[in-house]
Amino acid sequence: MRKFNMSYVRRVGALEDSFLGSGLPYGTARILYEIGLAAQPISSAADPATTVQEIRTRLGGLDSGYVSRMLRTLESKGYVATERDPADGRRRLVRLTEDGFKQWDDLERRSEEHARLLLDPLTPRQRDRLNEALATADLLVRAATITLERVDPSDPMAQEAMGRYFAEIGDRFGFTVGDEGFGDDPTLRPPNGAFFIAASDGAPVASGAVREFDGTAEIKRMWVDPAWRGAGLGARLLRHLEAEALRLGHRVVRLDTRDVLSEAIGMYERAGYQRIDRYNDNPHATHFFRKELAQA
Amino acid sequence: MRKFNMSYVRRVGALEDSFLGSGLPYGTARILYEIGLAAQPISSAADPATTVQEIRTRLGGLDSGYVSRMLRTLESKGYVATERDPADGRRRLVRLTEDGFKQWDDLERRSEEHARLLLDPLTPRQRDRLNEALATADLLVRAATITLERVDPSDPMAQEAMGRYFAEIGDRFGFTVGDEGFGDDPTLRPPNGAFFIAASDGAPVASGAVREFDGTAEIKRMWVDPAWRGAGLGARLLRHLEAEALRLGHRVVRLDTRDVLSEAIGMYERAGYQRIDRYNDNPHATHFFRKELAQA
DNA sequence: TCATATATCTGACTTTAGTCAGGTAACTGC
DNA sequence: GCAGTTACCTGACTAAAGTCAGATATATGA
Repeated sequence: MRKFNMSYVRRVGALEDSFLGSGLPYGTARILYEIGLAAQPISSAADPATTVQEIRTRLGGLDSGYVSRMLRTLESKGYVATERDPADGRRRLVRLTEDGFKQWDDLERRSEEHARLLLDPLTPRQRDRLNEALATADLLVRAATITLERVDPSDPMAQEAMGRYFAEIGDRFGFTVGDEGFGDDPTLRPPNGAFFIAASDGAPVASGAVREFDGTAEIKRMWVDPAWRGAGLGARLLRHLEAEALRLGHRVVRLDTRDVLSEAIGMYERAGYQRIDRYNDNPHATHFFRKELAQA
Repeated sequence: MRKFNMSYVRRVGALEDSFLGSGLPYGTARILYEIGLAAQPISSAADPATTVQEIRTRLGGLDSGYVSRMLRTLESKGYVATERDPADGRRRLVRLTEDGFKQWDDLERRSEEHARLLLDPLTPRQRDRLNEALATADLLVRAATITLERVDPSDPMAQEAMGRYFAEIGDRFGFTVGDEGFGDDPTLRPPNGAFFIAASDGAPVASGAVREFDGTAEIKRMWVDPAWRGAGLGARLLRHLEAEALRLGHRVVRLDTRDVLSEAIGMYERAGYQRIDRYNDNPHATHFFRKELAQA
């Protein structure tokens, strides 16, 4: 890995330096790029404007003054426009101007061109192999750098995760859950419960919670972003939740799920969960599991 | 690829920032590392000392003043020692001191540790997949960034390549070639010939030449570093040599090789070469080939 | 032997990248 | 409605990274 870093950065990293070539220093170009990305209709939420904060967290917690200054630069060059967020006057909405989009496309084009040039000497087969290798490496590195954090269930990230969780359940099972129905379950908070979020680049990609139920621990709200399934994230989260259950003083964990979620059921079984009889009155659940935790 | 760069650098690139953690700024640490690398008995030529120039080219053509200053810093910290090169008084030999080696090992250790930490959340199987993917990507990127250049046969790189070529032939076929026997073949020079070197990180990894022989073009000195075989480098070099033959006004290329070199023979056949009768009196050759070049 | 080229060094300079310590206006919870 | 937070901004600062224009000593070719 280290070897790869050295050699890759020396070759291709220098390439990304041409990230500039646009007359913009690297940091500034990065911000421009990030603003443009947010406007791209890739994710479901394709709002052409972002907040300053969003940019900061997506770029890994840059200093607010630093970002502010760079935004000022971009603004003075006419690449971005800012305005007060009507929803919260402290925030500023940032969006690319027409010129900014031109710059953004330019960055893309230049970068594309550079990649093409680099790959030119390779045969098509080699190129395919390289792309595949990079895609694999990317997924795994992303998976490895996911952070697991306990948050309050009312935290915006938690809300987003639960929103998607319920939306998906609704989609798959043909019912809708009231928008506000999951907002504030106090059992998922300390001292007797906990809610965890797995985040990548500041966006939630998985969630899960433990709470007390009927004298044992119960796992709730297990959800993994569809794009991230199969990366071992669920199992990792599960281990984390079990450790938390142990910490909360429980020796037994139970959970319910639904027959249609066969991947989840497989995961629970692989993790040592045993099928048991119905232990609650959840109308959506069809399968019930239980596991005895080993002492740490 | 661009996607990978963005995401990888954001995660792991920041990792390599800890390349410092040693109190040395990144640039300086890079130089220390490079000097240490040169001393490592990885390559056949494991001279504990390098020249300033070597460092500069290996790091991609840094400014000489910049490097000089960093060397001064390293020297003042007691990590490197320099001396006049007895072979050429303009040059300076640079080597790590004992303390310098300690620092170098520290960098290695720290970097290793960091990689371990990063990979920790992955399952062993995932880790293996990642390593494999990175190794593949590394090889291909290296292959893609090789430079093909015409040099004079007396150029040190050319000399090194031919030296290894003859050494290998000698090894494999049980005879030795006089050290000075290949030094100066004027037929491999313009106007009627050309010698090409494929280099990676300033080290020759493949060589090949065209010359005129008996009214047609002849390819000579085809050699690919054993570590690089199978990466399509030979075929690429061959295409290049054919283009050069064409440029020199030839329509036909011939070459000889030896039965034991089955990979080479396969490559020539795949490239459209046809077996012909002996056309010269090279005692080491057993196979003879010919190809008619298409107009560009 | 002399003109020219090469390898390195020194000094003066610029641009990036980033940190830190406040400041201001807007929101939030009690 | 007010204390405390939050989101963003400004100014002052630093260190790193790199560029450029000579200077110096050594080698090389005619």
